[in-house]
Amino acid sequence: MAKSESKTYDPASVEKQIFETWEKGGYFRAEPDGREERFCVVIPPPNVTGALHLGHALNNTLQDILIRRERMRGKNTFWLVGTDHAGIATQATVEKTIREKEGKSRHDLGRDELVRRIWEWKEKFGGRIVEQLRLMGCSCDYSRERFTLDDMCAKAVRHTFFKLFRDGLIYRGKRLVNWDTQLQTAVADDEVYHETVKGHFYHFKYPVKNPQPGEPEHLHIATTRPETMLADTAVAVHPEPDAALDKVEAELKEKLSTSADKEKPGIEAAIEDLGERRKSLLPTLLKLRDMAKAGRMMILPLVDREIPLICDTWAKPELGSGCVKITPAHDPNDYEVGQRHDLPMINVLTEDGKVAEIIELDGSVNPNSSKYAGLKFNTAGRKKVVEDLEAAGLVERIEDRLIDLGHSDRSKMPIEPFLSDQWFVRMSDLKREHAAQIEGLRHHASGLAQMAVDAVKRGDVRFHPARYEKTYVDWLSEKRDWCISRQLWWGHRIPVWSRVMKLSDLCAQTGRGEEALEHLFEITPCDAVIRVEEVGGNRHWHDIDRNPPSTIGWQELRAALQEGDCEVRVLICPAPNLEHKGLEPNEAIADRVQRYAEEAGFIQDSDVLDTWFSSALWPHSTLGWPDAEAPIRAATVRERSPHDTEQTDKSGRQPLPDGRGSDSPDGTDSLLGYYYPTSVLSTAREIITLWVARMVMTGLYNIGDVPFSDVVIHPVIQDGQGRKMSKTLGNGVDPVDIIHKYGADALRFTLADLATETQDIRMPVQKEKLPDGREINISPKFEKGRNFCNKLWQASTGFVIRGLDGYAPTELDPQTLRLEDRWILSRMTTCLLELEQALSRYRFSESMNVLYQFMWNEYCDWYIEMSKSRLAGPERGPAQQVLAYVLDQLLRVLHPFIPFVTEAIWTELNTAAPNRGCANLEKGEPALVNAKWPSVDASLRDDAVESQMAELQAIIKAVREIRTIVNGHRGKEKQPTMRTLPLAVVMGDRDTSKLVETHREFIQSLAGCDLLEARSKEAKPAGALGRVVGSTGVYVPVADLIDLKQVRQDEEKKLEELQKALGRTEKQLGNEDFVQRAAPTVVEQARQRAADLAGQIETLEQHLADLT
RNA sequence: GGGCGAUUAGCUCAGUUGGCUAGAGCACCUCGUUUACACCGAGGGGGUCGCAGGUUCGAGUCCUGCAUCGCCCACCA
Repeated sequence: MAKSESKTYDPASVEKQIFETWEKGGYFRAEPDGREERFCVVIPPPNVTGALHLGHALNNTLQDILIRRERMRGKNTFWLVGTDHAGIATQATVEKTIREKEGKSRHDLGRDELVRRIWEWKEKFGGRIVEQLRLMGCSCDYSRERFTLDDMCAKAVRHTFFKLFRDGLIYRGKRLVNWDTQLQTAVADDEVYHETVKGHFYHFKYPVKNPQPGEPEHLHIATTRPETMLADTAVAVHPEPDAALDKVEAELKEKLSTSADKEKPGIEAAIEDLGERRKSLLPTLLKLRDMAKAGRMMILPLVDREIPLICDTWAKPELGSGCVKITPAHDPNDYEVGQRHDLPMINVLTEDGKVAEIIELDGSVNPNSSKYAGLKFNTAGRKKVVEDLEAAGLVERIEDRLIDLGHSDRSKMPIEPFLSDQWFVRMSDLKREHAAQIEGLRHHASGLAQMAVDAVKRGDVRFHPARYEKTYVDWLSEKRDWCISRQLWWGHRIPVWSRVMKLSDLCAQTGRGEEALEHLFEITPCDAVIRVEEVGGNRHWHDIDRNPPSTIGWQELRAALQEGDCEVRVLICPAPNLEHKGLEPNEAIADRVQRYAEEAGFIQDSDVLDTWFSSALWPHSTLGWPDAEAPIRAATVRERSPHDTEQTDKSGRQPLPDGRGSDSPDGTDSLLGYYYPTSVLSTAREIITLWVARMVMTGLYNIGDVPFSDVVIHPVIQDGQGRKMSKTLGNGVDPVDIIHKYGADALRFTLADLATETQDIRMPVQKEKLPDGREINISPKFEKGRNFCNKLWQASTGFVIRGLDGYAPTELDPQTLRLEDRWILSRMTTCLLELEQALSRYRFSESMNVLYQFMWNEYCDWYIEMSKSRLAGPERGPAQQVLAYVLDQLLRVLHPFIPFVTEAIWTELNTAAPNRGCANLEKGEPALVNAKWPSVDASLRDDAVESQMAELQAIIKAVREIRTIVNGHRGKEKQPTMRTLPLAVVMGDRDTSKLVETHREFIQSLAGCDLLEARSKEAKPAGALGRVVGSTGVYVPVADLIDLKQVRQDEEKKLEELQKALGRTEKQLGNEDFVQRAAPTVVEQARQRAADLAGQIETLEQHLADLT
């Protein structure tokens, strides 16, 4: 084997071909087969517009490690892969391309055309990220790829929406949302980030209408958004300002007593300020309170609207002037106030972010409206309002102020709170009788959020690390309703049709009137859910709350009509895919309802659902719900129309109303029945709330069981400065670049190695220029992975496999093997045990450490080195066999982490040594991907062997250390350095002498000495450097090799350190409390340590004596 | 404002129920191309574990406070 043959491991030359072999072999294909043991992971679907980034690479590495290991452990494994349609991001990407290339907006194209273009784009580019998963070696079942907008997911979305709507858990409301004026859509709270910007704090005066003697002529209010004053409909003061001040003061004093010193001055100042307010402000506030109670009005400047002065606790007497303007349509808190006081809501903002024409309550256009309408809301509009107020002498002062302003994640524009029609999922607790009617609320949960909280608290879902449970529980416990509508075109369109009509007309439709409407109302509640809402009012009529359900609350509607006619909106949500027997064949009821609705002038809601709505269903929608049998049948639609209850299918069971197949009695041959609930969900902590919580919720609601038992939260990778990796900063590392430079295994190794339980990990980033001129970001971190793979490759192919000539394995009794054989088998066993421990707790980094240490520092550094001389001699057979066996086991356990290189080596090992083992020989499986995971044979562990080997290693290390000292000094003296020392003397007890005699050759070659003497109880050699390990001394006579005086300083320094250490230990042992209270083993360790140190000191003192 | 995390060698990080003469990889220094590997081998230097108290026989580890950095959530007339 000439040197020129050896070359480094070249990942590029093997990875592609190996991946093809795996796919051709169908190893990743999942199929329910009745095996009890199964393991399923659903991938967090990456954004279909996206490319793989390092976070994906990390997350998918971890998932693949789990999946590959379980596959090798003989479980039926399924890693479900797919992508997310990512509403806003995808639509924005395609819109941008079209705008740039064709100069057209989405409005120019129209809804259908834009959606078609996005699909086109998705087909063309959407596969990229899945291709990149293949490059990484991810063992997903690519034949079952899903997409959150595919037919399967759409079906699940329709079913879920219908159920929630039917159960009264989805409602449509006028609510304040975060409005993105650029994208003209509502964005979720989670999609809003806050940024501090420079702004102003404006103090205005509002005139009191007809002030009485002794009453103030003006009220003082302050705002950071002056333009919203156009929409004010009240001014509030606190109902009990004196009591409120008392309460605040009491709280401050309480805080003062417990707070830290540095906070005290601030609190004291606040208390003082309260006292000041009590004097200067309180009388006015009390007066205002009385005025409010008397129903006094204010005149809103500029628009001359009469608005009431009201009492509400939202007005804080300790803040500002104690009065607050109320703008229900443009501020979330004011909205609440408006609800409490039944205040009118006046909207002055257009969808595209301009001041709207101001429509007063009586429906008339405000005569002053034209001055402002059309101005940009928060810029020109604001300026004009302030100017006009100034002209009217109503501006008291304007302060500079930093304002923390919400911005849209997507457009980076400031968010405007905007009153609009939105759809919500009710997360809060329901009235008991309502909750009891809803079968989807399991375990007697009071509401959706509570149900998901309970599941985690019961331990049905466990977080790793456990601390993240708190994030989940805290967030869900707020039970904030979930806004699920988005003003986009790309996504699942809300399956509700509606029409506005007079209540009187609606009531008149029963039994006559428009034909289509008549048809519509013949539909039973099972076929569609019909809901009637008063336009502009708070009344609504919902069939779910009515009994019997089929009446759609007609009685109530008629009763309401008696009080006076009004405009109502009728909403229809057709039941999805109901194929009723007895109706026209081949026409799903959903389509029929839809047709009737459209004929009757009903229009489908134009919004689409929040992307997270379909993501929330991911673990069960992708497995086939609702078509497949769910493990818990009760979870399915429970209400049925009267005319199909008597029908039963062949199995004698009643058919399910959605006509799902019922071939398998227990449903376990469907993907859903077999794989749900899945096993582990691995994700980043930022979506614990957005995604994990909602999956648990919908899983329980739809299926009746949690979607997974364990949630693994991995750290976030930052750059070297602790910043997030991002496109704008240009500090992102592209995993594909890393694969090209270092190989997929190196990428995976390094990422797994970094995956500790911390919350962030940093990765220093470097620029590198490629030959083609492209500049990429790399990180030296990946060298560790590359080096490891290369080391494994070199050791395996370059040494072990090449050394297997004439391999002829026999059944070996481990007890009869040589020390080093038994040692490596013992160490291997320990390694396997530690690996199991680490992996069972999702400690990926620890797993890597265990494997790294064993492969490199034990197998390569010691076992392989010790086998070299044996391979040339009569000991060849057992050495080959143990080498091959340990490599076999090592490849198996390394495979989930670094699948390519291990598979490549495996093939070669199979050729050179088809049968492997120790006591039992087994044929190596053809493919490692599917090979058996090693089982631990605890009998191979041998403490006595390990301690003997440890002594041997210590002796060798001692000689090496001395050799380095000698060569160091010879180097300085320009004398030739020595590969081997002439003589080493080991002085120990009889066992040590025997050990040394037995392994003389090893010691000589590994330590590097020509002669080795084992002596006992004889005089220490003179003129020698020595090291003491345990009770054994190792001496090398060096007087002829170097001038001993040269080493004096080093040895003195060493002596000093040892003496210090001994001092500490002796002090500890001198402490009676320690000896009595500490664990006996700890005391024994200390004694041992003291003895060791004393021995070492004695030896060093002897050197120093030699020098004089 | 509430919650969570981090602070250990020049850099990036381990350090399980307190027992440590505090570890690893990279970088650094010395020596070495003996036939698996220079993406290597042997050896070495480098740390009062952010700061201050406390509990304990014993603290990197537990408690309290402080400082700095970061993340999440809420709110700000």
